Amino acid sequence: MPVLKEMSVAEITKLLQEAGVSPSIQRIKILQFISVNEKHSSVDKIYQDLVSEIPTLSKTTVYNTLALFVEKKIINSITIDNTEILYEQSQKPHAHFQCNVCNNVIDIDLSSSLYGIKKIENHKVEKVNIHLRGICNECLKNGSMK
Amino acid sequence: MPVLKEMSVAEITKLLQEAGVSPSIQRIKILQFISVNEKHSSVDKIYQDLVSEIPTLSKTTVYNTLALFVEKKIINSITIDNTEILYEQSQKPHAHFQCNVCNNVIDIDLSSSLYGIKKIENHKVEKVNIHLRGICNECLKNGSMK
DNA sequence: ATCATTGCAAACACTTTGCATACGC
DNA sequence: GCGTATGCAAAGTGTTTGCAATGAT
Repeated sequence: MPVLKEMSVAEITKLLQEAGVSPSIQRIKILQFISVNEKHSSVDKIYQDLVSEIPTLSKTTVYNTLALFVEKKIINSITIDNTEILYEQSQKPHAHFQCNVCNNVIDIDLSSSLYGIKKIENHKVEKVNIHLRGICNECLKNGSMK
Repeated sequence: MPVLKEMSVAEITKLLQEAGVSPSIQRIKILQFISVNEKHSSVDKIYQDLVSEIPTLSKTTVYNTLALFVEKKIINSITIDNTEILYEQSQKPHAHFQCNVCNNVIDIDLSSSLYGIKKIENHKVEKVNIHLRGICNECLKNGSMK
């Protein structure tokens, strides 16, 4: 799991090949953008930045490439609240556990040092969001692995 | 911050009035659904459940009502990964801090008990997602409060 | 009569799909 | 030449907006 930090084209090419991904110019540039320019990259940022260099680039390719990279474990997707879909009652902060099999969301009580935290590394914390994924108790018992 | 647990229509009505929200039948039913039927409710679940009872109900009203409830702090919105927008390099798990002012996402290193956790309350943990929101260091200094 | 609430229809933003074209060994 | 990669256009999904109809006081 190499850390991508201002890697050269040669290094990125090698990394892609080792992951079993053929190193097209689109793939190299997209991975380079993520590793060098932006630690947190959106599809649109990547597209807007690279389309001047590769005028025929399409967003479809960006989507395809990112999905491929996630599948090959070259990058992770992270969840930041974009459009909000789920709602719950006001209650004390807690973690949400979502099962990969049944998709149910289960509240998890935690007494982590995160809770009630007001300040971290000089940033003012207003909301803590913790989201766990995995396989829930019930589904483990049923042996219904995805 | 009352906990809504199988509240009666009368209790919900009172709660809405205390929050300065006039208690229409739509609002009562939506809040009742969240409090009684579903701890984690999506717009669609709410709509599908209530449209049989209130045939003229529209999704717009569900959206409007939920936004109003969040604004009035009657409910919280929670973030579960829906469509993935941001991507980052593979690296050790960490928390993400997103600033309410500049929207930048900043990595937060934490040595919480959550990290490296493999099992919690008998659920198998495959992915830990922690998302903090607030105002970042830089924006606090600039005094550019939203 | 007035003001708030509702809800249809259209617009929107983001993502995925279908398929034809282009590329690389 | 054949299999893979790319990318346009269209469709799909979830949410928001504009505005007219309805409801309450």
